[in-house]
Amino acid sequence: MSTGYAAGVSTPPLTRAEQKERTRRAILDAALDLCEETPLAALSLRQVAKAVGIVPTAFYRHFASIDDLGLALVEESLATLRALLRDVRRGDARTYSAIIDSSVEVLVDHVRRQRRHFAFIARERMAGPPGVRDAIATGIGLFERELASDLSALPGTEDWAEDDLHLLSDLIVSAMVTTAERLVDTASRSPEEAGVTATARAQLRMTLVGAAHWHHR
Amino acid sequence: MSTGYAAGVSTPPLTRAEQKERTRRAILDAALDLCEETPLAALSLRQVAKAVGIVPTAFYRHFASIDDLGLALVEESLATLRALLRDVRRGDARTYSAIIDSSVEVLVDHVRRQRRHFAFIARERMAGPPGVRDAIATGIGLFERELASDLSALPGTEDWAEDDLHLLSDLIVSAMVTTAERLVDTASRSPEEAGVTATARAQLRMTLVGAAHWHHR
DNA sequence: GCTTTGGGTGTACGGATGTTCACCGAATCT
DNA sequence: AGATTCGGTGAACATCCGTACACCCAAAGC
Repeated sequence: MSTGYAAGVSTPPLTRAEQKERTRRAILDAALDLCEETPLAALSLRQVAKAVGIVPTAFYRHFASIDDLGLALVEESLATLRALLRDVRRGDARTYSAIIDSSVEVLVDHVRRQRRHFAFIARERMAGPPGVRDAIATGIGLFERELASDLSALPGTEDWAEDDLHLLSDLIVSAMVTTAERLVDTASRSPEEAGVTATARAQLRMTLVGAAHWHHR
Repeated sequence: MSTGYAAGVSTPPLTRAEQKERTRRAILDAALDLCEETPLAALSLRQVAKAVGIVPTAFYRHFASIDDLGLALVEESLATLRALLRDVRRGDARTYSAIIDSSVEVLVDHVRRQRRHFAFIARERMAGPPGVRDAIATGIGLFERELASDLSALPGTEDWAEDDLHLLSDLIVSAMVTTAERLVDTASRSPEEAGVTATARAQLRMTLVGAAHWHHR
């Protein structure tokens, strides 16, 4: 292998920038795969390089260190999280019950299709290096605030205090995080997955029942 | 140092079994400390040995491997969790509101006093080796079932279905896990801690309001 | 009191790790 | 067409890792 991993077999031109991006992606993918079994902090540069099929030193052409790689991974994973929020919002359900159903369905769908990203977030949220942990906390915090603002636009929350809105959105986000953690460890379209989603739906309903009666206690 | 770490300065007899237990504790403590910054999987035997003040090979007199150490740590941490449940149950509060207040107070107290154990559980729950993860999941699952049985003895849940009870207890346990995770990253008696506990109390109340109205929807 | 036991020691090894350095050759620039 | 850029290579290093081995000596057992 003369030009290393990225040597296309015989594909067209293949500019230099494309090549670099391709290798970068391969590194991110390999790291994401390796992170399914090992926390980021226990990942070695040589391990990643070997999985990608490049020599260890080539790694430095793309990232300064494993921690740097971690930051790129968390950024990518948080983009996945933002996509989740976007798709949840996109739902045009009318009733609360329909909103819950579609939101859970969107969550399941995203975890299925981006399992590695969600697994990465779940793992590193508590176990990652400080920079990674902070980034994840910030991302989830943002999610929570966006949800609170969405909730304030829903009928029934017109007269809610800001604090109570955040109480509720934080509760919902926590439940979604827990659900995502469970889905990540669950096979797609398995009975267990169905159980997890059924539980999530019911618990969200129970939470919303609580919210609905929150103000006239 | 002729007899290694455990050489008491000039204390009384100090039997062999005591010595061994003392070193074992020192290893567990050192590992618990190191785990505050590093996931278990990234912990090295030599690192632990150095922190304890023994030679690497001496480690094997107590544990077969780092994973083995991890299992001992998780066992110990789960004992802390059981103690938490015991103390939560011990509360003699009458009203739901008082039960919530005392439960949160007990949680805060336990996290304060056993911060390292809770931090270990929070970290390794998702990032730990399979054996450790399973043990933690089992421990929390047990906690949930015990709580469900406690709830069934409370007034207002006489006619609840088993499934609904677990829905609620699971929701409460998830909230407590989230709260514990936050407390672990919070300084004792800080304003942040007060905020976390206030949020936890309010959210538990909201959840119980939902539960109270759950059956007459 | 002599033997056994066992938690400690120090040395030594083969292998993995992070990082440096000089070099190469094709894509890119002029 | 010639010079430059830059993502790759491969060798070399000092350090850390887990583990095997032989040994030591005080407590425990006879």
